[in-house]
Formats: sequence, C-alpha cells, structure tokens
Amino acid sequence: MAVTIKDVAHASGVHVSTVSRAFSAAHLVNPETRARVIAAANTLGYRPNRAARALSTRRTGNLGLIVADIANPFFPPLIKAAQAHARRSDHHVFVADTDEQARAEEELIRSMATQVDGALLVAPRLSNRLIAELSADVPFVVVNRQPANLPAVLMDVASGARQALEHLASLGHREIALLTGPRASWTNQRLEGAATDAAEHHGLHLHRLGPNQPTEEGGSAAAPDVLASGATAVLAYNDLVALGLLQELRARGLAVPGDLSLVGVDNTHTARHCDLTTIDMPTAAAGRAAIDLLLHRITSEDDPGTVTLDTRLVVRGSTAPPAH
Amino acid sequence: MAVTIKDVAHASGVHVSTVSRAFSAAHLVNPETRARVIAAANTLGYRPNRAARALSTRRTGNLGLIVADIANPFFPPLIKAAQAHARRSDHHVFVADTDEQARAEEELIRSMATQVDGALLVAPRLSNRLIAELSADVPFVVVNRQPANLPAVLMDVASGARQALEHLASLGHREIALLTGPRASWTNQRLEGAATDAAEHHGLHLHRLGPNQPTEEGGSAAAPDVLASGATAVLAYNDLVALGLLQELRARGLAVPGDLSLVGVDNTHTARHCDLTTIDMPTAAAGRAAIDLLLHRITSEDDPGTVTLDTRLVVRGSTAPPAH
DNA sequence: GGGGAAACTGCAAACGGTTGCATGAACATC
DNA sequence: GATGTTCATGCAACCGTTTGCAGTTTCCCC
Repeated sequence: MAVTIKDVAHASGVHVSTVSRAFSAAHLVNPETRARVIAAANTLGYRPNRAARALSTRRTGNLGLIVADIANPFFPPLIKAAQAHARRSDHHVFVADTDEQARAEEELIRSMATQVDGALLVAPRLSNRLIAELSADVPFVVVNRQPANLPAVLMDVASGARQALEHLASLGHREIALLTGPRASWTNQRLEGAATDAAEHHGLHLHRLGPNQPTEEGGSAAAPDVLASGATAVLAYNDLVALGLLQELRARGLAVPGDLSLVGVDNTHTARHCDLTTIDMPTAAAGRAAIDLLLHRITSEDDPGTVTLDTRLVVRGSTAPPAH
Repeated sequence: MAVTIKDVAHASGVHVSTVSRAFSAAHLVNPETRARVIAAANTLGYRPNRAARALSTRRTGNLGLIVADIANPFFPPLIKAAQAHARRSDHHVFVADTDEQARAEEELIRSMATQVDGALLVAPRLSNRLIAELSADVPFVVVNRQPANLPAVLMDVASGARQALEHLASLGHREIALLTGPRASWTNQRLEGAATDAAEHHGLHLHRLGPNQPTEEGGSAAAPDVLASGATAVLAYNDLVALGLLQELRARGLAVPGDLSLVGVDNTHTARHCDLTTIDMPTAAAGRAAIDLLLHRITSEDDPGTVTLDTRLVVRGSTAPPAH
C-alpha cells in the first residue's frame, strides 16, 4: 500500500541502499544520484517508515512524557512547551497520565520502554529505587524531583517563597499559615524549608498545616484549621489548594484579602483570572530544558546534570495588610 | 541488550515462532508449552518490541491526538480522557499541538502517518479537501467538525445556547450581544445559528459582534463594541473570551453581573472559579467517544458514523436581571 | 492396524529500513 | 604502466516479530 524505499529505488534506477543513504547519509552518495532519488521520492510521496528504521538503528525518534494529571492546570503549559521543543528535532511525544498512581506510572514506563528513546518524568511518585531500576531500560530526565545520578530540571520554589514571606511581612502580617502538600513532593519539601527559614528571618510565626491533598478539596478542607490557627495570611502548596480555600472562605462570609491574605503556587491560568497572588513556576522553560537534557542524554550517554530554575512572586489582589 | 523473543525461545527450548504464538495466538500452542514460555519470559523480563511487531502486522498500537493548543484549558480534560481510554485497549497516544496553524497540522499528520493506526483531529483548521486527502493515509476521527464521510464526535452547543438565551430572557434581558468566534469553527456556526433562532423565539434582539479571536485578548478587545451595542447581556464564543471581556469591563469600573450579564462556553476550570455562568461542554465524554469511534474504524474499516453530545447551561454568578 | 483428522511445532520468508563489506571505476602517484 | 586512493554503488545480513506452510505426533474410528 504505502510507498517504500524499494519503490523509490526502482523508480530512480538505483539500489535500495543508495536510496537509504540519500536520506540518512547524504555525503556518501553522488549529488546527481541523490537529486534523482529525492525527486523520485517526492513524486511518489515517499515517507520513511519509522518502525522499520527503529528496528535497525535502535532509535525510534519518540519520547515519553509522563505526568500525574494532564487536566491539572499546572501541567499543560509544560506539555505544550516540551512537545513543541521536541518537534524541532523531529521527535514525537507520547503523553501519558498516571492519575497520581505510582503503580500506573511504573506500568506506563515499562510499556513505553520499547517504543521511546527516553522519557520525561514530571514530579514522579515512584520510589527512588524503582526509578533507578527503570532507568536502566530507558534514559530518564526528571522534573521537580532529584533522584541520585539522574539528570533533572528543578523549579525551585524557594526563591519565590522567600519573596512571598517578605511580601507578607512588609504588609504587616505576623501569623502565617503554610498549607503543606504531599510529603513525598520535592516542591513541598523546598517550600517548607524555605518558608521556615524566611519566617525566622523576618520574625514571623509559621503554622504548618498539613499534609493536604494538592487539590481544591484539600484547600477547602483546610479552612477550619486555618481559621483556628489565628493566622492572618496563608501560603498554600499550590493554586488549586489556594482556590479551594478561597471558595470555602467566601462561602463562610469571610473576605479575601480583607480577613485573610492568600498566596498560591504555580501561577496557573486560573490564578491569573481570580486575582490570586502566587508564585510563578517556569513550567514552559522547564519543559524545554528537560527536552534538551533528554536529547543530550540520549545522544551522548553522559549525565548532563541538573538545571535549576528560579521562581518569583506575582503580587495580585489576594494579599493586603491584616484587618484589625 | 534488550531481551528478545529469541532469548525466550532459547531459554524455554522452543522455536521463536512458538514464543510468538504463545503471546499473540494462545490457542495455537499447547497449554504446558505456553506456561513454560511465559515463565521464561517473565524471569527474563521479556517485553515484545512494538516496532518489530508493527513491521509485520502493520499495526503500531499508537494513536495520534492533534489539538490546536494544549494549554487552552478546553483541551486538557479531553486529552486526559482520550489517553486514559486508549490505554484500556493498550494503545499509546502521541499528543501534538498545532499552535492553531493549518500548515503545522498538515505536516504533523504526515509525519505521524507511518507511526499511528489512526488519529483524532480536534477542531481541525485544515480544509475539507485536505482532510479528505490525508484520510487516505490515516484513519481519522474528527471532533467538533463535520467533514463528509468521516466519523465525527460533535459537542453540540445549540442545546446549551437555547438554555442560555432562555435564562437571559427570563431574567428580563432584551438586548443580547453574541461575541462570535472564528468563521471556520463548526462550534461557532452552531452557536450563531442556535442563538439566532432562540433570540427570535424569545423576542430578543441579538447583536452579532465578531469574529473575535478565541482568546482573552479577543474578549477584552471586544469591550468597546459590546458597550456601544447597548446590550445588557453577552454570550461569548468561549470562556476565554468571556473572561477577557470580564477583566476589561471590571478595569473600566463596570460591574458584572450588575451592569452586564455574561455567559461563556466550555465550562473550563477557570470559569468555575470565576463564578462564570457558562455552557458545559462534555469534553471528557467526547474524548472517550472519539477513541471508541477511532478504534472501531481501525479494526472494522467501515464508517462508524457520527456521535452528537448535548451541552447544558451552568448558571453561576455572572448573570442577573438587567440594571435599570 | 491403517487412514485421516486434529493438535502442535518448526521452518523460512516476509515487513522496511540500515550498514559493513566488496566491487568497480576514475584518478593520482611515482 | 603498475600501484594505491578515493568515491560511488551494490550486495546481503541483520534488526525482532509474525505467519503461511509443512512436518510430526497423537488420537480416533472403522
């Protein structure tokens, strides 16, 4: 059905190997011959068969991109940027969703292993041991996590967290609640560490509340604890949590930022529209950087190391001086 | 490096063809032999090579999913649902983003053609002629568009639009602005048609304004025309347009829903948080339905027809009776 | 106990490319 | 003019799996 290298060879009167070389090793074939081959290929509409090529070269030209939840607004900008960047070096990207389950993640990686040259794991839930084990089969680059000996891209929330606490301190807040996220999350660990240090530095009292589910439900469920803590400002694990809390507070008749100031993390599309002060995560840049590392790792085998990207506070209308 | 069928054959003392059959045609091999083969495969960690399999079966087990803009919040729930659904029948999904450009879309399809068993085109920008031409190479299923002779899934905004106009009419609005989207958009055509009919039915005056860019910028840019039209309520092409307009109106000191009522389309995550009345699009259901049609089309070759899904109005806080 | 069907299994040719090696021509070198 | 290079191309094996065909064994039935 489809036109193959053999058809092109026949049409241009050369051997298949010459056609192959005309495409993948131009310098090995006479320019005139090559022109004839290319011309024939074009009129026939020849497209190399990737599967066949993969079989002999052991390169599929495909990458895997594995995220916890495609519909979580944190991920799409990263996916978009990574995909677009991969296309520039003629790679296709499998995108898959683990639904936040480590089990699904492992199975996904295993099932993709024979089909990709490498994979991007974004905030994986897998144990370090398992990641190390699987990385024997497929080159990995990890985003927002730092397993030993694997190239990684980190969006370091610490810089943004420092700015956030400084911002709150300068508004006059003294009692700050920190809504923590999943224990295993690297971002959560950095956030907690940086917030603790910055609180001490500015003489603030930090109420750690959590761990919370990294969802709207997690945010609204945290409302009672937040109110009980006596905090006048809240730094939430991410925008979803912040927005869930926001909704719950408003439902209880409280004003934001009047009664309580609120800071999120991620700077999602929704945060922009809800006028939420938040810490911007460079998701698109991270996606591109991760693809760069991955392609480097694939072609040159050595560890390209770690890239750390800074974050910054975006001040909007959900923060103001405390009430009384 | 990797474990192949040959290793398994050797380990279990049978020919490679028997190993192959043990996996893909169980009934052709003696249960005991099969058990031995499976056991050997498991201890060796054998995983079939998809590329090799694709070469002889002409089935890759891969699907393509092509959308205009991954980061547009309309798409991720569809992508997520489609991907998850495809996984259930052991298919992997390439996700690609055309950045709204027809040219990129065509090239993407061509480059994927040899690697996928079929593709989902969501709201494609391509001409009908080109879609027909390309569909000779790859089985397509189209979402929110209706080219002749291709299976399609349609999220029919008409039902929701009728509910929206009825809602606005019952609140007492008489002058309604419709912010139209891209001319070529099937959704836009349905929206315009349904709004026109419903306006007539309820005795409303409909001001068609557009076409507008289907983005926040499009929405904010439309503000002057909306105000000049004298409308007291607006139905926007999608949530992004509605939210862009909302922001611009508030920046001008106008109240929503006080001075102007606002209805969007899509029911994105952001609309939920911004308390925007909107028309819910069944994106996840559409993703699943589209995968079903595609798999049907791939395995049985005949046209599985068209699936139409209804939409419904979700009333929130951005609509209220007109001011005066 | 001979014939035939049924159940397994092996053989080998595909599938569509890539690539190391061999071949031959053209050309330069001494 | 014999020798050695370089360049361009052909030949054929190989990548890992599937599958039509043929061979072998077992079993059934008359």
